[in-house]
Amino acid sequence: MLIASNHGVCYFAIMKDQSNTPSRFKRSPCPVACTLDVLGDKWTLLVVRDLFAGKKTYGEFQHSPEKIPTNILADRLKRLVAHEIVAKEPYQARPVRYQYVLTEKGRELGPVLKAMVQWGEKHVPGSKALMKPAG
Amino acid sequence: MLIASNHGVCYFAIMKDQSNTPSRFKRSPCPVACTLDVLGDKWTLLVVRDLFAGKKTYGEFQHSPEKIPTNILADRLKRLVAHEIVAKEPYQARPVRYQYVLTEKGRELGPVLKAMVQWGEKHVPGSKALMKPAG
DNA sequence: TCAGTTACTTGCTAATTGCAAGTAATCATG
DNA sequence: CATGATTACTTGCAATTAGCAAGTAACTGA
Repeated sequence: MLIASNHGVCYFAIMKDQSNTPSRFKRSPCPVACTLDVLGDKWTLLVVRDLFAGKKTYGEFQHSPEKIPTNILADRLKRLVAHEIVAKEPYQARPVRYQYVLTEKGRELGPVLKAMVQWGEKHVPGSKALMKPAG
Repeated sequence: MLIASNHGVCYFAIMKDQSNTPSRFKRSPCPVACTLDVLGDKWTLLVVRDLFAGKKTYGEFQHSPEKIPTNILADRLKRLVAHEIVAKEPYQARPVRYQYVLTEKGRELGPVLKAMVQWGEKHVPGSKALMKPAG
């Protein structure tokens, strides 16, 4: 697996913005750094995992086994929506209830999650993907 | 990309330790959570990226474009060594100089990095993998 | 001898995390 | 109509972590 030769790794990186969009702050143009700027923390990808697993509501995320603190969950959902990885849409009126769904951009995080699942299962003792009841 | 059906996503997770090794603390047995416990932060995977790019010494990591603070670099190298993702070995005596190299476990993070490169290049404007001069 | 390099450590402040509790809107029951 | 439950959050605060600047130790080369 040669990251450098297949896709390049920023080596001589320059901080000037190469896009014409009003870009957010970036540490460097390296795609690994850029991706980590969005989801480089302990919780964000767990929310994305839950979305892949079919969870949709705030309460469902909250009750995942890792017990994410509610303020962090609210913050991460806000950030995921801001990054257009997740869309927030009402699924009923009175009372208004929202569900969170992955956008196409979000669904394309699948390979990242998949690679982490494979690495975790192979290298972290006691790590085991449990199937959903139906699976 | 169906994470749930291909590899499972912990859904009904139980916190008891399923391994017989003296396991480190885990938030859950989910492989995504376990992987994030090891490298779920802004800096760890950047060091791994540098190792994939051929960097070996403390100074080389330090001079990467993202300018990692030195105390965090020291901490992350220590953690990567503790997790046996990286090995620290002397490459010269007098003065003793150390180099850091990926173990097999570390090299198997390639697919995670590769997935992030692909996602970053596609979805983060201004994100661009720059080739090494020789590449 | 004296600046320079490598590989860190230390001190301190700022930002983020995580726990607990509180809030607001609405619904379901008696 | 009052009471309790549910959903989806927000707020306050202590503890942890990040990040900047500076310092240290062991050499090297001039």
